[in-house]
Amino acid sequence: MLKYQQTATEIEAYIERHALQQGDKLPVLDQLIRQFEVSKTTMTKALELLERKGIIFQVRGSGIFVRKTNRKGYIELFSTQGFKQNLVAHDIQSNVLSFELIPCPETIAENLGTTPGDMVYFVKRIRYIDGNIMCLEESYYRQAIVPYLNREIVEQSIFEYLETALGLNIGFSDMYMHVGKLPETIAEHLELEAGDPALTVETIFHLTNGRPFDYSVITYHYEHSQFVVQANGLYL
Amino acid sequence: MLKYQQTATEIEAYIERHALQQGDKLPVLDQLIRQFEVSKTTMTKALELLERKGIIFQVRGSGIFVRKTNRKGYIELFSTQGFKQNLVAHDIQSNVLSFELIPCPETIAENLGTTPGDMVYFVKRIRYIDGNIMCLEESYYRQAIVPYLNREIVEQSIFEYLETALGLNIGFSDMYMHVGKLPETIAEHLELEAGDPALTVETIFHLTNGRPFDYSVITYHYEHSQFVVQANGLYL
DNA sequence: TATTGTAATTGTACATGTACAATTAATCAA
DNA sequence: TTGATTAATTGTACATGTACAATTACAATA
Repeated sequence: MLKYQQTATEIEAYIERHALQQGDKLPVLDQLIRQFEVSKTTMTKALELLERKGIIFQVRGSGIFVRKTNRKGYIELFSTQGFKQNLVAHDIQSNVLSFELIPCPETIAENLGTTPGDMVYFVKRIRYIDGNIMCLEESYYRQAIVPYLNREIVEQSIFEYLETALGLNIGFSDMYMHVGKLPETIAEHLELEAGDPALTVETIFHLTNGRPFDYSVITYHYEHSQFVVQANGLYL
Repeated sequence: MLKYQQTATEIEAYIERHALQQGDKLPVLDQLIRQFEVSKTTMTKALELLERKGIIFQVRGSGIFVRKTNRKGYIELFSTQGFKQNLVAHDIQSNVLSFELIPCPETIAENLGTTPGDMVYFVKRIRYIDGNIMCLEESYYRQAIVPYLNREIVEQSIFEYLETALGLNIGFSDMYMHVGKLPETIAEHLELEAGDPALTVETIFHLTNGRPFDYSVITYHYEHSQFVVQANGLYL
């Protein structure tokens, strides 16, 4: 683990240990540098990381403060590593409906930047959050990048396996979201009625080297899913 | 404008000028440094900024590459500065339904971190994208921070006014999203039926100094809005 | 009391330099 | 030709140091 990541983790622990709340002030930069025995660059990068994660915010001339969202039970949508919940870890379970190795359909191939017919693992599963149906997920993994998957892995966390066992470096993702009415075929999986509202999120996941390896379509159960996003301003 | 921001802008222009496409390689770091005549730190920060904006991605040992989303017509949800579209600017219009200065309701006060009764500007407007109804927006601005607003400003871009005319520094925001069925009262504004699906996004906007100044609830028209998010991985 | 000016505090921008890790290309061995 | 090894390329981590801008606190002034 990199030093600035390690430092960030330690600062998180510090915040937790001292039970700091929204708006509370951390020690000043110089003090943090001395306290955690790192260089200014490293501390600055650690703080920047925490800022991007929505843990703190920095105010020039004033100090470094704790930033916390006060609402519970919201899912963090944009942590590239699957589902990560707001502080409290929820219980995530999966029910695998389909698992097969197939030639890539044309529309999927476009999104994965490959040719139709290239072999892909297709995974279809229902995901539960604290015992409730959260979403239906349909994913396609390029076998050229993910050489092996099995039903056992797919029942657990796929991304965990990709990172830990296969050593893949997951980089960035493009997500496309829209809201619509549930078709009958999907509604029955979510135990909802056709025509009920639903959020659909298509995501194309890339490795750090830019190669797309996973295309997934997730349809969320509107009663059992709500999301929080902590955004940081970008200049124009 | 800061040097690294300026540099980032120039690199964007470079990409545009050379019509670089998804996956195309930029000059190597050293070359960029010489070409744009900045230090390594500045160039690194500029590139990091472009990476966060989803314009490029960097691969150690390999190079710097252009990252582009290929789908058009999607709204970028998370550019703190109101609505910014994917490359092509859309035509955004507003129809102001209400505009008044009122004592802050209790539930709003909680979100704005103020006391009930504190004066706030309440703005309710329909927003159109390319002539279609995009959403209904209800916003509350703390008068303590936004001393003056008028109907004319509210018909245009409020954030533009806050930044340019008032010189406010908009920092970060917390967004809460959920999907549900439209109630009759909102449906009629969007020219939809009660029970139709809708995405609702509550956002609390903060200044760079951490003070919340705007609480807004936006309900999107499900047929005229779809979103793109370019996410970058965060470590665990 | 209110306001203005000023100095201390504190984080950010930026430069320079060293070391290193991941990738890619070239080389060599089988 | 294939596979392993090596070397060159290229971006990232990290250290140190200077200058500066935004904030805050406090003193001076009206």
